[in-house]
Amino acid sequence: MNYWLMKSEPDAFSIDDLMACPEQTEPWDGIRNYQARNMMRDDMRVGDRVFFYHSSCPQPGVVGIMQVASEPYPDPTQFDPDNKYHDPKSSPDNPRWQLVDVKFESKFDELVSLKALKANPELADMALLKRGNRLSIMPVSKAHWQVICAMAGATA
DNA sequence: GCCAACGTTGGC
DNA sequence: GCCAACGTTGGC
Repeated sequence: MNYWLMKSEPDAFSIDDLMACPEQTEPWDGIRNYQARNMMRDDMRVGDRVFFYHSSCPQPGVVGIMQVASEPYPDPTQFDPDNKYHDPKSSPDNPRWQLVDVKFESKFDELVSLKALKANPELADMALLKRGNRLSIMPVSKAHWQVICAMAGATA
C-alpha cells in the first residue's frame, strides 16, 4: 500500500465537496501534468490512502484523508470541447490524460497547515516542502504519513 | 496582485 | 537538441 498527497484549490473542489458527493466518490479530473498523470496511471492502487491538500487559498494545508477508489482510466474532460480541461491534441483512440476516482475517508478536526508542516523538523525532506515544488500529486513516505496523522490527532 | 519556480511550446 | 518566450502554480 502506498501513500499520496493530492492538491486541490478549495474554491474549485474542497474536502467538503467530496463529502457531499454521492457515494463520497469523485473522479480526480483535470490533471494536465505528465509526472502527476504517470503516478496515477502507473503507481496508484485501489485502497491507497491520500492526503487531501487545499492549495492557493487563505489556509493552505492537509485537511483530511481519502482513498484511491478505481483503476486508472481516461479523463473524460479531455474530450469535451466545452470543458476547461479540453485537450484538442487528445482523442478517445489515443487518450493523453488518465485519472483515478477517489473516495472520502475522513476529515481532520483541524487542518494541518502548511506553516505547521514547515515547522516540523521530521518533515524537512518532504517533497511538498521542497523549494519551487508545483506537483499536484506526489508520493508520501509511510514515516511522513504517520507524522502528519499524529499532528492531526488522527489514527494513521 | 506580485513574484519565483518550473513546465511546455515552438522556432531554429 | 537547444533555448527563449510564454503560461501556470501557489505562497505570500
